[in-house]
Amino acid sequence: MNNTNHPITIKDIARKFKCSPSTVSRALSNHPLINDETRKNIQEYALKMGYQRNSLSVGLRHSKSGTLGVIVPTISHFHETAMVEGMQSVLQSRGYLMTICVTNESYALEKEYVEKLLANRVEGIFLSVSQETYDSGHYEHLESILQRHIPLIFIDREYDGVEASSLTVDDYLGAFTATEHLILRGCRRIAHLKGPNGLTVSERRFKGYKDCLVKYNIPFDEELIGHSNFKAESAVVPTRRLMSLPHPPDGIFGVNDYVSIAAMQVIIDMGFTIPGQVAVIGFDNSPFSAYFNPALSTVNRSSKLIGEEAARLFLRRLDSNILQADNIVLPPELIIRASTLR
Amino acid sequence: MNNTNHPITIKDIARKFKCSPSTVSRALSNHPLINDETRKNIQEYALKMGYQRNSLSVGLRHSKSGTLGVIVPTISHFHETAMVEGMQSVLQSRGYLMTICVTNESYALEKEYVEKLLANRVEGIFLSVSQETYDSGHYEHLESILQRHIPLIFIDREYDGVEASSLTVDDYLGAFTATEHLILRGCRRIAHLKGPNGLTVSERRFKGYKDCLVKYNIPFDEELIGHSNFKAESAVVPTRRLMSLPHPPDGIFGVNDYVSIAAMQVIIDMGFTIPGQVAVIGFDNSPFSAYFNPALSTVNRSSKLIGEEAARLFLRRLDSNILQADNIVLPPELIIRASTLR
DNA sequence: TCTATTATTGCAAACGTTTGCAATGAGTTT
DNA sequence: AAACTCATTGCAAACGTTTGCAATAATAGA
Repeated sequence: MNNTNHPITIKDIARKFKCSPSTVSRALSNHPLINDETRKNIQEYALKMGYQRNSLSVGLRHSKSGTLGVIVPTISHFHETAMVEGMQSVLQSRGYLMTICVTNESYALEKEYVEKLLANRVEGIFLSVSQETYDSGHYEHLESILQRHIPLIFIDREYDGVEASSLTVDDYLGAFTATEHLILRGCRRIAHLKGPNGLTVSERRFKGYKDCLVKYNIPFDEELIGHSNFKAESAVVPTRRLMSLPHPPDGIFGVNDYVSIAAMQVIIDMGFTIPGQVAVIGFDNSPFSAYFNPALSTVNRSSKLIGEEAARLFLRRLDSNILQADNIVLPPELIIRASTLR
Repeated sequence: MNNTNHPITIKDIARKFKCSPSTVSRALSNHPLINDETRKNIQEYALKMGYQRNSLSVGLRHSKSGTLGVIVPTISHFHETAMVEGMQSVLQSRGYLMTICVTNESYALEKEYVEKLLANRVEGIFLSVSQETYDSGHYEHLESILQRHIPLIFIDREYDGVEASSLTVDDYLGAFTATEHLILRGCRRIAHLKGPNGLTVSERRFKGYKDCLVKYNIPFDEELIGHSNFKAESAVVPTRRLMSLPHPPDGIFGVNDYVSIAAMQVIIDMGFTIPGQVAVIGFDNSPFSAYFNPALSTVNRSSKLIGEEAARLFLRRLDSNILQADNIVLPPELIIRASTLR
């Protein structure tokens, strides 16, 4: 081990062995045209001195960095972290590092991060498009990724105008199924705690909910829609309003599990029974959802699997050099627990 | 915009303006000794062509990468993600990217990631030491970080033998306070759902619990210790056992919120009342804990704040060039909710 | 007109690695 | 002994940028 702050380089080793850097480079990368003994000596010495090849240099040479970029609106929820864990579990063995960027739904930040990742010569980008980007209609920053022939993979949220691979879960179907489940359990007055207006995820689930009502000839009632921002707290007031209606709902579909548990708490506090008087179903199958009282029915979108599959999509893209976009939609899975068992 | 896959370089611009790369470089970095008009022309052109300086190249030149490394055992829990978000929120404005590595408590992976991050010339490393590393007693990989004069900041879990800054929450105190709270609420037979044996976090909380019992002259009873792996599911069987004892506990301190909610579910299912017959308190103040039924008392360790403070520690370290380690211990905060209100 | 000053630019090396090609030397063949 | 093959190594350029120093040109001063 050297104990300067300057890491040992290939040149240092070359000097030591009175050979050229090329030889050292080849010895270290097991080039066949190198003398076995030379190779052995060099490798041993390199190991002893704690040699580490400089990735920046290698990256510069090859215009590659061994790094992948992940851009997501947030990582504070179970869903995103599970996705990231899924990706890591697949990509770790291939030696990739992952750079994670949180946009907070901001277009400006998303653009900035894309540029920075490109400047860093990442070898692929996993992107969950921010809401502001949808709203702004801008996608030049995404095109510039494709122009450089860097694999772009949409996770969770895609951008229709852009020809890239994507891996999503069918939100619409999930919402439809959840609503249908409530109906089949006898609910006739079904409320929905919706996500932020305009956000694609919210709207898709909202549509799934509405279309399902139509299918079963249940009139849609604007009064039964509550507005949340995905956080538990934001569901409290809307739920209280819903349950204070002259005809309170007998079923509630929450846009995610956080919103749904907050709703359950309010409902119970107000003296209603779950699922007796009101059935509640959420979305995400968060790890806490099974331990509520009553346990929360929900829709599983196998977050970790999305991450794993996205990673595999990327690897396949690399190996086969296929440029054609691959759009995979995973089916959601209904998880039935006590909160709807009636 | 050029539409080749080869990004435009400083040389391309130089060719276009029939000047040297040096001039372009200086123009783009607002060097004072450059003609105003030249600068303007070059900057405009660069912008128009979507020029992006190659970070690898710059990094190579300066042996810096504009990237920070974060190594954590897992990111699947609220605590870790909130920390990461905290860091991002502080570091984003300074232009740093963050590379995140998940070790799964493996020493081998931790070592590998450290090496890779060093090879990538990260400018700082935030590390939450893996359990295997503690057990193995190895810390050469950590020393090699310091040797290179790269700021190393322990988050959440530090390693005593290594002279580096750290930012932790006082687990012992948190556990002590939680236990004390139960005692003050009249609990006399207090069980503890412990984390994995040998894991520092588990043992510290365990010790806080035990020492508190001693202080209040409550005999420690091995029988009242249940074993979990931090996950909700793992608490089910131990809790069932506890509540089936001839003298079941009248208070339970769970090593984290997941474990505690699972315990609550079991307790309620078995027909006990919370907090009437059993009071329950958790640890972490996870976002779902407030919405349980009853709402879970817990210990807040302001995860996001840890991340923010860790980031600021890093920045201070950079600005002042102080090498002396800075060990900050944040106080935990008792959050009292319905599950212990009796 | 000649020198001194200033403003602007270019040269070239450096960061650490990789790699096509040429060069070396030893051994083999005829 | 000459020509050849083969194994091993070195040379040098390249990746894209930065920067100390030298060079140039233009301007001012004497």
